[in-house]
Amino acid sequence: MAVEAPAKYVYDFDDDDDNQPLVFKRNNTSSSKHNQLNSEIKKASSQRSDGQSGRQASDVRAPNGQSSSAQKNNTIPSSKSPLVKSPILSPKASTSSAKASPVTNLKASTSLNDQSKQASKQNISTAVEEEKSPIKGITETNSDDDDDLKPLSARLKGTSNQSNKGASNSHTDQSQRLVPKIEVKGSAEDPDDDAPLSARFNMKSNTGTSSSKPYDSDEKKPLASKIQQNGSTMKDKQQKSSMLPGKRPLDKGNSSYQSSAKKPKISDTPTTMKSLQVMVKAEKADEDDDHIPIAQRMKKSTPSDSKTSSMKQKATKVVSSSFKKINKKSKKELKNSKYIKSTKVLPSSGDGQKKWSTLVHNGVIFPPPYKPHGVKMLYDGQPVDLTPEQEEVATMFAVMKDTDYMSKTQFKKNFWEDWSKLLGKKHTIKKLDRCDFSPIYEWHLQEKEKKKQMSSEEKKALKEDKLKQEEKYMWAIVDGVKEKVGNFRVEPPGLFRGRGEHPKMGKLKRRIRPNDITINIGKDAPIPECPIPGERWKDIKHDNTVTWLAFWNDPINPKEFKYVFLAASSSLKGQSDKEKYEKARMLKDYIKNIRAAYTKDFTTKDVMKQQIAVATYLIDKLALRAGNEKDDDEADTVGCCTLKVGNVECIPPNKLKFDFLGKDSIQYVNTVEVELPVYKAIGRFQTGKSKSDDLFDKLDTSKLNAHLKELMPGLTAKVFRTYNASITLDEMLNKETKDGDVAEKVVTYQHANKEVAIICNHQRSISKSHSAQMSRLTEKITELKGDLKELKTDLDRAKKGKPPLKDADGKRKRNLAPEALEKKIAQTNAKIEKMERDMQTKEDLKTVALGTSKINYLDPRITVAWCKRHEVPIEKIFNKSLLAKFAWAMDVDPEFRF
DNA sequence: GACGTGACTTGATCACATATGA
DNA sequence: TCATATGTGATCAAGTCACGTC
Repeated sequence: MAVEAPAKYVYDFDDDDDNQPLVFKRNNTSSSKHNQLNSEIKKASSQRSDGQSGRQASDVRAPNGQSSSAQKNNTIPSSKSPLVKSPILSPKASTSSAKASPVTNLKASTSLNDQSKQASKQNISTAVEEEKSPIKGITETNSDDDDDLKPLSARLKGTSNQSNKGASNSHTDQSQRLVPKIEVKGSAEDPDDDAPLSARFNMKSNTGTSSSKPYDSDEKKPLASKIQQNGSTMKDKQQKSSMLPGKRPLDKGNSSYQSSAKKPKISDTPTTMKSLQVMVKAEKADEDDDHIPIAQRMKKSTPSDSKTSSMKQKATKVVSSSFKKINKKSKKELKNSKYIKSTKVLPSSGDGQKKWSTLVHNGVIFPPPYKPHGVKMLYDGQPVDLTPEQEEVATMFAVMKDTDYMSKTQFKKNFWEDWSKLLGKKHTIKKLDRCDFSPIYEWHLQEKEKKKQMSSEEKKALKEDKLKQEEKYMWAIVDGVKEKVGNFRVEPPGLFRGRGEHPKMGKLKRRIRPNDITINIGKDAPIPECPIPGERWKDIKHDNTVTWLAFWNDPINPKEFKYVFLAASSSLKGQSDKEKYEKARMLKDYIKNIRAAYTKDFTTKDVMKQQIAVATYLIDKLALRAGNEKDDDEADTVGCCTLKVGNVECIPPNKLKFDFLGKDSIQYVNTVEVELPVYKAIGRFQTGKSKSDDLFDKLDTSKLNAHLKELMPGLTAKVFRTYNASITLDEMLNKETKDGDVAEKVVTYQHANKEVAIICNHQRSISKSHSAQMSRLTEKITELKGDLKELKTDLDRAKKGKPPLKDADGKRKRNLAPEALEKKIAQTNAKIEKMERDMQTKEDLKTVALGTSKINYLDPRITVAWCKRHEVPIEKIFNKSLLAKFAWAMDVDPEFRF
């Protein structure tokens, strides 16, 4: 290979661098354990009017046919199941597929729900009454008259500004961020006391382009709206360092089946789902009644497929009690059907509680071994020989040429430390800055191009081949139900891409091998065949109190783990999702008292109590994360409890400016007006400290969460984020949805979604082509406006009986009637309007990520119910995977409110 | 109570697929 | 038909929080 001068891709890295009890106390909160919480949640939810507490998705199916509900009563379906639509389909979709129109479905659903509505309402009031005064020591006051119960709404005014990520973002970018403004709502009465801060603030962008025009005029916006084992040399070392830490296995004495008689010979191990079925059946047959999956026992308590909708509703309501009623009939049913689909909600989810009874899966799939390409990199301009191991790591580095990591000294330092170990002391390569990886990078580009140039048939064949190889790893059978596995692929080796200024970025993430991996599987299930001949799993466990199928120690941080879990659409995940939202809904009943209590503590003499009060206030009002302590070998980011003095600036008379790096090193910049006692308290916490000192020096997340649990069972800091996000969506949708077509309603939804994303500070980097796209749109609009002008002239002339003027090229235009011209003008106007609206949306959302909140914070029942009420096809809001993830929420009552 | 471990959720980003428009 | 925009799923890093141990 020709030697090139190392002109461009050369590194200059030098490896030489080297008082009183808490007011909130409750009677019996000494142990607010999960069980207690679960029962509280169940109680609360059963008292609410969602019309589906504890309910599983009926026969609502995700379009991919993979949601667990879709598998109900099925034998194991093929992964290529036909798409089946949800019952709240778009009219378009339903006309092609079903007899009943979606409207019909909606209506039916509504009337059905209407029946239960009244009862539900009664239930709500009962629930509220029962839960109204959960906090001991807080006297119920007339909320409307008590300023304390309106900690912010009545007194705040401010501007906030959430800025862009990391130091890499320009100041300009920051100034262009959406900047919510928080304002006072003047009303003395505050019927929205349950609402989050945002519901009462007026958050506006301080940049003209950022605020969406259609909404700016609305002063009554809800909350948001206003605010290796890599070769033998490392083997021993790694085995030592990756020894399984003292886990809490259920069956300690039986941890390793690797050498036990139970381990089948490789040839005996089932490798297809078909064989999995057989094994599950065998497993089931051996079980006595107690071991029948509760999900299946539940199955028996709900009528079969032929049940009417109303029966489904009834079944829904008795789900929790049905957990207890295990009846023999279910066992019979179980035996009679191959794979009885569980109802959507699994029985237990508390820590240490049984999560499954039988679990069968095929383990994990490993990335293919490294194939050396033989392209020689250059050292001092000369090609150098590398072993395949050395070349592999060099290639990992070379392909990152175009990334920001290449400008980071830490990245290169860490890479060199690890790579030089692989090279050995006698290797020609002594310094990274004399290396030229260009040839490998060029090779990489060529490979990419080759791949791109493949015909669609070739691509398809490759895809099918991959699917064939992976098929058996994609599914697990949990309590007899086929469920999708999430991340069944073992992470390939690479260079660690820590975010922000992560001290370990660039370190080699070595290849994970079978003996790094611990498998968790049902006791009677066959142990998955190790896919690499001659190797074996590290350990086999049968722990049914956890949901992971496999784990290995993170090679970058060996004390941490990488888990293989079921996919988001699985029943287990759905169950915990639902519990999360129920907990957040429960907070709604407590929030008034919690706010009153922390407001009183702003001025208490006990500094720790003061700090707890102020921190809770910030978490509630600004949706800050809790902020756990971090080690030195992690990126230097903070949350509420770990805020430094220098992260908060007091701006008289009562504004606070927050500026810190949060999760993922995303910058949070926000100036907000706060209540005077909060402002003063922050000032006191800062006094006598340096900028790098902890603002809340008497506080950490465990103290804070322990305190929160005294206020509400199961309450932790993160519940506030879910609560604020969901209630904001609920209120905005309710207030802002107007009559109009579906497109307009979808815009309303997006707007609400955007406000939530702003509250949660969900950012995304501006797309590289953003400015080009904007200029293109501007050009088009200008062009259309020109056309419009011409059309108007032509219309004037046509009305006077004159022919149209010639066009820009001097050609004669068609002589059109005034009516035709008027029609054209209207069409052009509509086009311009649409383009301007698109442009506005694009600008508004250029740094806001909507997806995260939709996936993690917004109770899907709010969305589904809203879609039902306003006849918006759910597919307009949820994509295929969200439909599968939220299958449990699809049969919600249209009148559901968060 | 501090600390470490373990299990889970949350989150930004990237590559690829699909839609859209010239 | 091709180029570009947009949507989607996968990936894996980085959080939260419960619990065990000392």
